[in-house]
Amino acid sequence: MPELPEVETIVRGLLDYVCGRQITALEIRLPRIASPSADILASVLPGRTIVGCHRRAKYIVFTLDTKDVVLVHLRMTGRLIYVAPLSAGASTPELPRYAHLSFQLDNGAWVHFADARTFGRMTLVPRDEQWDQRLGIEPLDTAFTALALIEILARRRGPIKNVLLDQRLIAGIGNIYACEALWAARINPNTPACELSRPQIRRLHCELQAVLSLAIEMRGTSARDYVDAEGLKGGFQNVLSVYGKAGAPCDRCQTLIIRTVIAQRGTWWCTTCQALKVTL
DNA sequence: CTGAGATCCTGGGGGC
DNA sequence: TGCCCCCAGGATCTCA
Repeated sequence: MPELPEVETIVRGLLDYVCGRQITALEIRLPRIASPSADILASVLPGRTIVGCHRRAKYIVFTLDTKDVVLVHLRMTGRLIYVAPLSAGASTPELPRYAHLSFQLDNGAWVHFADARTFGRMTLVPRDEQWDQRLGIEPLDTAFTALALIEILARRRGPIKNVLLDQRLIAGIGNIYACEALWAARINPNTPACELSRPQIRRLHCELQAVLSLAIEMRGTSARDYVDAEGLKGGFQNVLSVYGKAGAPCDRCQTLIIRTVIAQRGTWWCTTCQALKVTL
């Protein structure tokens, strides 16, 4: 599932290929993945030049020459697939599976938006529209300090796991990195957020940034479907401590990792290292 | 405001 | 081998 590190990896891989390129063609095969509508995308995108590409939360953000913005959210199984221009005489490659929307660049390259489960969306946002107002702070931004996290968690009575997944509070963390950071910080995922001690919150802040930074360095986690824009898998699945590891011994204490459901999500954790009520 | 639950989707894995 | 069932889960909406 593409979370912050996976989206960041995709953007870094795509940046040099798309920036400065004009969109010469657009093919929409599954209209409902286009927002606000396939017709609007089809009338605006062709002829536009992509002048920027960056990440915000789990969104890939393309900026057009008109200052309009195209957002891509991959949800669970979405992929952006870059296909380089054909060399002379080469035969046209097959369309990638589940390529519901594709656009061509002025050098002949294609970018395909493929998604088996069709939860992903491509959205056109008019210039100057504050589309990210509802999104919380970026966890790797310098503004995200331990003090900022303390303020975010104060008065939140729900489980810390839920708070970490709430994009309106902190943007970009998904199930994998929430589980991993909580294990690294030795915090029980059920702990009411407002009951965490200052030292626990400082640890969580530190481990969130460490886990996300390392995951970016390792080009993301390919737990199931994720690959980057060039089809390469990430490396972080090889160093996961708890996510998806029910029954495996904890790296720290050998207690068997368990899986429970919190916030309607599978949650993996160590009942010894992450015992409730332990405050340090 | 906060929190909880339903909803959207379908490939793939497990069980028989 | 084949079929059925259920799981994976991010954002958004509704409701208490």
